[in-house]
Amino acid sequence: MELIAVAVNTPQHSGLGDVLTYRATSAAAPGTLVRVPLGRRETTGIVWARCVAAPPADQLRDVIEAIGALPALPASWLQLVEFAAAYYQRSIGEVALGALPPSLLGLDNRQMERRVARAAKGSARAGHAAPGRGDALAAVRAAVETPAGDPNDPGLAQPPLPELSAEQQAALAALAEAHGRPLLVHGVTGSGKTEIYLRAVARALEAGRQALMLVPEINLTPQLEALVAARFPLRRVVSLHSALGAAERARNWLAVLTGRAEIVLGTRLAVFAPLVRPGLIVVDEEHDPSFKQQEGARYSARDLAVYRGRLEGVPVLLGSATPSLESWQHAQSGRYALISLNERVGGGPMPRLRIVDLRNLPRGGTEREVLVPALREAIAERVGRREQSLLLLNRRGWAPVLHCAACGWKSGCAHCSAWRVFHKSDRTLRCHHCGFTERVPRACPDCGNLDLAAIGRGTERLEEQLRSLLPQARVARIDADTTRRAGALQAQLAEVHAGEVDVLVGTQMIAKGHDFRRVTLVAAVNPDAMLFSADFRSGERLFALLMQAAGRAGREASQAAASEMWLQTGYPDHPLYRALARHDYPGFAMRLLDERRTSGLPPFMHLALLRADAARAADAEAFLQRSAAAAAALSEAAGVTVYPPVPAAMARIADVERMQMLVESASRPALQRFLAAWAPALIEARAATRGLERFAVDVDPLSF
DNA sequence: AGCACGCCGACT
DNA sequence: GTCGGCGTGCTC
Repeated sequence: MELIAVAVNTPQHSGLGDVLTYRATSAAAPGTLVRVPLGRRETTGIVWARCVAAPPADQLRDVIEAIGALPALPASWLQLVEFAAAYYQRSIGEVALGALPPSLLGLDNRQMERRVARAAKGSARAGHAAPGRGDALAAVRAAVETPAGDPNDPGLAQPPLPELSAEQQAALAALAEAHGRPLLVHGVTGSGKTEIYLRAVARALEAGRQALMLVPEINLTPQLEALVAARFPLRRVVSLHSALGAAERARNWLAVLTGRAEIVLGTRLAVFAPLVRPGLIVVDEEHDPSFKQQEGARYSARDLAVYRGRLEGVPVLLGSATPSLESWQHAQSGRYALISLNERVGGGPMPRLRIVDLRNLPRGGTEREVLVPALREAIAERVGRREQSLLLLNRRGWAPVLHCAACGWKSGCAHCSAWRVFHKSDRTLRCHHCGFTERVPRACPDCGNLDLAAIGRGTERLEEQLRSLLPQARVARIDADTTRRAGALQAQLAEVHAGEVDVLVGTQMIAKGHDFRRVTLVAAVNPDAMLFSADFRSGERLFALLMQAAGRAGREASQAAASEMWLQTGYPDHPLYRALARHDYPGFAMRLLDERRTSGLPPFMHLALLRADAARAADAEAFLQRSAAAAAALSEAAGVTVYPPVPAAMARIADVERMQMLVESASRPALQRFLAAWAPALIEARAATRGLERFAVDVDPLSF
């Protein structure tokens, strides 16, 4: 009889130790899946590579069976999971089992055998190509199969590669010489970051290794997949993200673990891809907040990617036009290598920034005109020239709130501390936080006044106003409402690419990554809304969004010179806009870093949030108070500050009151030691607090 | 978190 | 008389 440690999916606060001990007839290698009894049920666990304090022998139960049909997960994968669990204060089992495709978790060994065999056969049938790659791949394969030159030339297995600029060559040299340091590639849209990624991927593949590429959003994977498939027509590319069907996700994951997949593309969950021969990790748009998981184990896929790179001894490439201040600071301090790409490949300049001072304009009626006359003219000119314009407004719906001038009623949500948004298309008031939807009332529900005013403007209204301002233009809108159906976004983007749209209105969804070739004007209609947000990262975010939006214009070098980015603002001299006009990210970042240093914020201070949810705010607060009292008694609390409980930025969502408590330390290890020592007290505080629905520790929160 | 057991209201 | 509401407690 052997004793083995098994990670099972129990939450941290269950009071169970992370890894449980079972008896087995024979030892199983760490990383092997096993079926084990747990209470009255049977569950899947993972054999863990360490001894734990075992309970008395009479409490131990036997492993039901080892899932030998699945190759054991690599030792470095176990280490990554163990680090993530410890760092983000979750149980090992939750992180480990949560990183596996759900459809593989219920299987016994026999069923797993069939799944593994089917996945292997499936990939053999598909040959080198992954299914569903689309036309780009077909075109390249056709080109490869009917080469124009010498068919025996092995070079024809690859399409011709673009020439590298001097800056790109320098970046690749820097990557080769990074010696274990992550390489931050800072470059504006069109500066050729992607080409650097592809060259680095090629190197990893030539060395017989797998490459992992992370992107912030599912929306961006098809585009990248087509690009990668076109570049590497003979390599097997798979994607991993939550929008895949259960079967495809499991098949792709198995392809990674069995080593058949050579290039793995995915969203944040792909940072846990079970690579068996890792050779490179790329994090594109590394500043993007989507890399931080916002529920369950609240991990940062970008930070884990950096950790994983060091763990596996594999180069890590972080890319962005507007790096996170965390990464930028690491680059300044020399912890990361840095390469800046200052030229757009093909030589086109970045679009010229035109800042429109709204203060000098007369107000039109009760509200300002939606677009200043000069901007309207500029768009009209482009419509005439068959060029496209892109209007960014980061707010969907028709109006963010309705207001009764007679009694002061506003369209609040009954379940959240938020306004309900007026959507004209279906005449509803919708809460964007809990989904609570009602038909828009004809009259004020409180006083019966028939004249309800719409305050502010969303994309729906902007679209409508544009149609009347520019009757000759074909106007389209892309936001979460128009792209709800599967494939709707791709279909709408295709219309834009086909030139069937003159003016595109949209939320930040349209600012990200899409390669619009005919856009020569981008306008931010109301960027000031984000300028004075309470969130300490709002400046950084706004700069990134505007920079990204600017990058949509003039991607065709021939049009670049005529391309413009317009900003309508009441604060034309704001340093953020001034820096943007100079395309000066480094200057802007230096300024923000100074502010962060003096105000004691990341990356100079390390934060964690203890969040608590309850039906009544008092219960959530009581839990936090108990936790604070326990923290005060800990010797590990030296060098750590615990602030009093406060309501969350969104204090109530779906009838749940949300409170939180900030913990900070100038030392990351000190914060980590404190959190680890604090964890048992949180479980006790939870047991002592009736009415508490849940709590969570959020390490390195994006906002508070 | 599951998944039990355990005691009180409206129905096959 | 049971079906089932979710409160409390346990899982190597």
